[in-house]
Amino acid sequence: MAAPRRTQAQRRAETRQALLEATIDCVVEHGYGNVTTAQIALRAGVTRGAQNYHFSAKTELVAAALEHLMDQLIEQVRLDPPRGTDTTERALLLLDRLWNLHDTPAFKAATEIAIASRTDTELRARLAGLNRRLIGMIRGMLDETFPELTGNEDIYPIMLTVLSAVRGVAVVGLIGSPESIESLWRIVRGQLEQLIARAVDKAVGKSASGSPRP
Amino acid sequence: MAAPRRTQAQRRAETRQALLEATIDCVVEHGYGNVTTAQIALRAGVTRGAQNYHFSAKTELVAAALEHLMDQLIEQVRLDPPRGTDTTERALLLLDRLWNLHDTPAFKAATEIAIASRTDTELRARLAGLNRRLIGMIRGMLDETFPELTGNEDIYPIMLTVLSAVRGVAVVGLIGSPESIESLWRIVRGQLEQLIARAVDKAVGKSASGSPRP
DNA sequence: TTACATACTGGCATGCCGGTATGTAAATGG
DNA sequence: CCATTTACATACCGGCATGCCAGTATGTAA
Repeated sequence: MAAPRRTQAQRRAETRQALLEATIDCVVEHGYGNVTTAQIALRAGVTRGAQNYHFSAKTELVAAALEHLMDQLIEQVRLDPPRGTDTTERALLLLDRLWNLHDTPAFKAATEIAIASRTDTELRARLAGLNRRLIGMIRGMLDETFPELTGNEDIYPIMLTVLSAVRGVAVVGLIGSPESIESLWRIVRGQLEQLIARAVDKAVGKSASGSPRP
Repeated sequence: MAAPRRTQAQRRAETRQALLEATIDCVVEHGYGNVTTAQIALRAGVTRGAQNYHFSAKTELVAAALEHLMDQLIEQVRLDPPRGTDTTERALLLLDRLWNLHDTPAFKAATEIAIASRTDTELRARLAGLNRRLIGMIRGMLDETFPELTGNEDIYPIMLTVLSAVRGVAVVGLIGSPESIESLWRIVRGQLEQLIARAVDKAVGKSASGSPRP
């Protein structure tokens, strides 16, 4: 119970982080439209005064929270890239990882905020760069994961299509039951798997990987 | 300026419809989170009293509006099914129609409301049946449009995948610029086209339709 | 014409939300 | 040890969305 004698930088960092994470939690739980600054402060264990000291407006807080969240996700993904000798195998690993990323509370929060940004100019401005960063990150991960495909421009359309499909399923997942989403994803995944396998076969030449015809 | 001497049923129907359509418009324009009942009433040319008489709560109004909207869309789709002798041709026509449906203000509104329903139990309950109705409608349209494929269960996975991808693109379209979405759709569409063409070829036997090899 | 039901009006009142203003404690630096 | 800055607490204000209600008009039935 003794005062831990934190340094100023520590105090600052800790309360800010608590606020950012509480913001995400509240958005996930109550939805962006229903969330209030008071709820966030309460959940963060911080008074509204402190909250306002660090983030003078709600928009600022929410935007910062989303950026913080995305930083976490990117870091988390960077730390262990998909491994495997077979190109198709790595691609499917990546597919599952992509889905897992979308099947997360974080995605719920991100979607809510993104939707809200449609009619909130401030939010929109701050989020504009995020999407660019995101696809840049994915591209980077692709190039890194598939060095043998460098320079092959055919894989980006595939990537975008797969990403779109995953997002589509994930969006339904926001409001559907977990079971129905699970089954939907299994179906869609089957199709995407074929799509990817075909593309990989075509890209690397039909010998090195893929399904050998009996 | 003389009172048109409307019957009660007419009065009722007209104000209700005005309210429902105004609701959609307002949601599209301001976003679900920012829309107020006063705005809606104003836009509908109806007083808040009348509004409250017909729809005692905001939730009820919004849910009814979305149902009304979907009825319109379904009707609109039913009225002219895609025509063409070639199976693939009809499928691609259907694909484009599906996209056009998602590239519409109505879809913006529907998405906003659906997202909102995630954390609003009342809304959620009322919208639960809508998704079932929607995919049921699409299935019906498929069976109707492709009588030659009746009984072929392979096409539903394709349908769900295509639908997911379209939704994914459409969701990005909510916050992206029209140009970027247009280009994204062109890319994804190319992939889906291949997916569909392959599936159709496989389903009907490679002779009747599809790409004749020179 | 009378009696009733349905549709609509306008305004009030409560609650709550976001932002601000002012006061207090904790850390830093001399 | 004191002064200053940084970090946080408490109390408050203006505003506004929502739902409700008492009254009015318009259509309908007896």
